[in-house]
Amino acid sequence: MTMMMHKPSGKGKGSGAMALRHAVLAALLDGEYSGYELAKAFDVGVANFWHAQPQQLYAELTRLEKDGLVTGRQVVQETRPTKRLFTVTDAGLAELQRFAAAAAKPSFIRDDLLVKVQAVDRVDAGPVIAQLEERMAVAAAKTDLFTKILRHLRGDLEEAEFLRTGERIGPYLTCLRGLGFEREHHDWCRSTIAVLRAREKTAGRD
Amino acid sequence: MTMMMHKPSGKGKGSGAMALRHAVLAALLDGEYSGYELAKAFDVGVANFWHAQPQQLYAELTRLEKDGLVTGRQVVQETRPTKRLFTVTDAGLAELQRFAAAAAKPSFIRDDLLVKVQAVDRVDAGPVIAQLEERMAVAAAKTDLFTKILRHLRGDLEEAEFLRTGERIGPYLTCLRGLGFEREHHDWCRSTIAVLRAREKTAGRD
DNA sequence: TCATCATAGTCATCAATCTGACTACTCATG
DNA sequence: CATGAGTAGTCAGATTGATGACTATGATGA
Repeated sequence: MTMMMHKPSGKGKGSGAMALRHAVLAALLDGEYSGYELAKAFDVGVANFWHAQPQQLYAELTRLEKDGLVTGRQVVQETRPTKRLFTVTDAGLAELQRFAAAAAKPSFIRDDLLVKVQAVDRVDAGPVIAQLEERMAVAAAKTDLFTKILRHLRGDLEEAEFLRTGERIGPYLTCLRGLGFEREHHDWCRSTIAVLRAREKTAGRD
Repeated sequence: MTMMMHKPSGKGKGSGAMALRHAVLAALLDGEYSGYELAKAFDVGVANFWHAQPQQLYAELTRLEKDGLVTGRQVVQETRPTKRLFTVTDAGLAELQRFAAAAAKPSFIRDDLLVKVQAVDRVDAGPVIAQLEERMAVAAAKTDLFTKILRHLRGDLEEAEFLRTGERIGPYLTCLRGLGFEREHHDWCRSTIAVLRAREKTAGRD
């Protein structure tokens, strides 16, 4: 029976998930960016919800322009190399709208360091503790950075007031998520280090 | 000059990151699992730090066995299909040790839903709110699940006591991270929904 | 002056992950 | 006795993401 055999997956490649694509579109809502500038944005604010290498961004911007979702505008500079600034088009906004309305796949942590902690009873705890400390420092730095970004985004207003009346709160809300994540991460690192340290001292005994 | 040209990247494929591989090894430390059982474990406990489809696990287990990092043991069952149970070998443990000592790459959130929230000022907020609600419910369910898993892992002991003297605390520590993550995620969803709802009511006014 | 950094970007390729479609057997349910 | 759910696993392929190597130029600094 089996009504169909070797049907070559009629899904098409223009409609599916295409992860980076929407992250770039969303980041580009804040203004005109060149690939280079966008790469830097992806290292600070946007990093709360996505991360990508510059090369990926350049490639994605090219594809987005080809599909008419962004437009590029050449800017010749005297002292620096010529750059191309990109803006989201109406089609791009429509695509983003479509994406926002579609079901999101569940999120999950995916972290090398957690894999190491999972195995910490059976491998040397020393290096794991060292990496937890490094991670804790990074998380502390990010917490500071996000706090500053939030302050900058809301300007003079108090948070509650800004969230009620601000014009662009999307970046603020995602940054809040980033802040919460880093704080939680930092706390977990601290208490995990404490646990592992305490056990190292009593190793051999018992 | 440029000392070297088109050198074909002497990195080799046996030594690099190979992400899934170590997650599987770490998960397999808890005992013998078949691919099928491991797939279920990856949907509950292990999901705190990694996620994978069953097909990926089968493929990875095959590779791991080929590389001598796990051994498979065929178990013929009367009533069910024959399965293969896998255990980590000494070489596997050594590999895990090597991995645990190597530098971890920084972790980051990568979440469709955050992309949507980033764009929420420019697209219809309705569907985004609906997805935040769904996500909040999932997070609440996971919080419950992790709380139960933690209780089960520590048995009769209190947490502090278990963390001091327990034999296998790796899974407990990663589960704590998962719990913190889900709680934080849940809270963020709740307050984000509240902000967006309040703004929807006053939309048009002002 | 020579080296390095910052800007701005391209190309090619590899590795990792995800998806859909299969096989095969048993058990319970209607 | 057909239907569907659960157990156990395989195969092929497409999509996504990450990496290394490269080209240019102007400014900064030892």
